[in-house]
Amino acid sequence: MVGIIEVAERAGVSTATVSRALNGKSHVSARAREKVLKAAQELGYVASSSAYTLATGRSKNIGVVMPYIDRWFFSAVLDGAVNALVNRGYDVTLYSLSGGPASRKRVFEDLVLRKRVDGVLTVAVKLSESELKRLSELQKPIVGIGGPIPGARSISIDDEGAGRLATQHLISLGHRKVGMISGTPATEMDFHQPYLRRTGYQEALLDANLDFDPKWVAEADFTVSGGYVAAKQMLGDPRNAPTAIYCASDEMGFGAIQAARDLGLRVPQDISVIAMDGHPMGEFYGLSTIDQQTNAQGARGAEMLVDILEASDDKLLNNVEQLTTWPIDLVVRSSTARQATS
Amino acid sequence: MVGIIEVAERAGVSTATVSRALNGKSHVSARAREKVLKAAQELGYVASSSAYTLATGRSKNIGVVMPYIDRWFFSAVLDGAVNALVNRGYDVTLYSLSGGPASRKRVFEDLVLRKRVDGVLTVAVKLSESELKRLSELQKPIVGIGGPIPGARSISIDDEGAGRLATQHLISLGHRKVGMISGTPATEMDFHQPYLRRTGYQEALLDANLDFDPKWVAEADFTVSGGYVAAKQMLGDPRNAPTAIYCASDEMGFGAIQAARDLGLRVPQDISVIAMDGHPMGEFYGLSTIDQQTNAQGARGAEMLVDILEASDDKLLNNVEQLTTWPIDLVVRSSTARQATS
DNA sequence: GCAAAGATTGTAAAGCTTTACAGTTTGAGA
DNA sequence: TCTCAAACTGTAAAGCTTTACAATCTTTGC
Repeated sequence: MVGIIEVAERAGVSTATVSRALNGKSHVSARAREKVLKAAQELGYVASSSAYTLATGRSKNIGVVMPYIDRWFFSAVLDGAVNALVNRGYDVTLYSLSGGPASRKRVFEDLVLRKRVDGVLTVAVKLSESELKRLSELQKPIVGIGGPIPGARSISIDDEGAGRLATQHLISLGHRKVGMISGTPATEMDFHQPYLRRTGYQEALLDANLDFDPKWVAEADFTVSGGYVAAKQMLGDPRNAPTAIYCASDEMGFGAIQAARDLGLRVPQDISVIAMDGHPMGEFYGLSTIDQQTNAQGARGAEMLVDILEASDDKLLNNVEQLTTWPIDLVVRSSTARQATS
Repeated sequence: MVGIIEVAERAGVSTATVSRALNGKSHVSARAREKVLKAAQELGYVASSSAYTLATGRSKNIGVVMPYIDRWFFSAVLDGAVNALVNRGYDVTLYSLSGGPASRKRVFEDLVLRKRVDGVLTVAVKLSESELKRLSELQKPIVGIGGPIPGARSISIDDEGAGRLATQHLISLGHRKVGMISGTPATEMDFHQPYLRRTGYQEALLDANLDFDPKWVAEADFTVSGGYVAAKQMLGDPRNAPTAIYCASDEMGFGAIQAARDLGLRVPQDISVIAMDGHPMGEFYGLSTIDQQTNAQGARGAEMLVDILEASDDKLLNNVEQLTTWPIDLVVRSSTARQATS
């Protein structure tokens, strides 16, 4: 195995000079630098990352912690983060929390104590007191996506505002009977997105002085078929069906559209559907939605983390709580329209 | 920072004994082991992974290399692999190849030379000669998912057989005019899955002595809307439309079903659609498919890799080329039916 | 009770890099 | 030509663990 010593010998300099030259530090003459670069190139030398980490205390590796990997939202955030980080020269080590609390504990112990990562990016994960304490004791910066994190930077959309905006869109189209398909308690993530979205929905109804019928709020599990079942139930009642529905996720929106069709209702002529997230299949199904640019959120979170890491220590201490509210876009497609005058 | 020395002092033994006790090695008395465990627990000690790696040459870290992260197939494989690996005590570092050839080169240099990973799991990635050479020089085992890898173990479904099976299913239902929506050249992955699936389709037609009309093969980009456009074109021709379609991905199948409906064709009464992969939304849309258990493939690939790593060196040398053909399941749902007698 | 084998323990080296510090070279100005 | 500062270079320590080898203790068979 070729190490720094071989490179130093070949270049006719000391290992210190090799290290300095390869890391782009100053205090190396142009001639020495060139010789080192040439020798390293010829030998195909790359510094061992474990020795580098041991010597410097930096691993050039970011831990990304998320509750799920194979759900669209999370894989999109991950994709954005990985691409941003590779550009900045960082690796990504992935930790899933789907293994339950024991595995969760192990993740945090390992992550932090073994000095595997320079920083942590969490996605829709609320850290416990002790987890936060551990991380801050060891000076590992954190950036959170999907909700505020005490004492750290984070990015989150205004879920309540999103629920309100979606509902207002429906109201502005003349709808007076507006339903919602929200999450079940089991789908409440760490930051209660489903709850917040529903709160926004109710506020919008209140602001517009509209009736609120508990039958118009259904719970579903964020899947297409969950949305289908809930929507069919709600729309199938001939006595009191809403004319518009807001779904707390695009997948549920797909299901709702299908349910409406199966009931013989035309979308959007008979029933309007709006959902949220910005799922790539939304365009195909013509689903109006609140887009939250998931991929870009991941990229931005990663950038923030690296900025903290590479800032001077002054700034690092400045790593106070700070919540960036991520902008959302109302994307109006063909699933929402003015209510038919009846 | 608490290191092994602090633990040794607290337990009243040497660092060697601490190391042996914590790593479950033999040659440690029960009493010593207990003292060490207690001290480590009290101090919250976890060994530094970089020092561990430097000393042992093992990183307990697997590199997963894939061309995309946010597409369903890949995130499902990844999820399976991450869960399997965490159970075996390995971390996962994720490398995306979507950054182009320069970034690809850097990935492999870093991956291997910096000794970041103990082994590599590739998903639908064909390694070049030199990449393979590099990995084998450094004794880094590889396992590939999605196609054969010379000199290494790999897992792959029989794409040709899958295409044949799907087509035979349609033929067995009495269909005589069977179309296919295949991939565009741009979607040809490293192992030519779209091409192989189409070959299987054509063979099945040949075996059954059925006509093959080039108009019945369309190309699409593996997305829902791509499948929609292709299917609408094919089914819209009143002179010569097929009565059944095989789509090379479930997403395209969703699009095809929608296209049929928009043309006023009933699925499956007027037109049968079968696709493949096993996308979770397939059940909802009632899409018949060839399921390839994506998640389990990722898990199995990871297991194979760890088995190689933890086997004796004898067996490691045994790491010859070996292609595991992954079983596929025909899942018949409501999108395929016997052709209406005309 | 003693010798020998076996189990346990400790010392110190190895693993590879970065970097503080000390030493050397170079060049400019006097 | 000489002095001094600035730029460069090298030596060696530090970073933390594992493990070979040597040393010590325990146990067993006679």
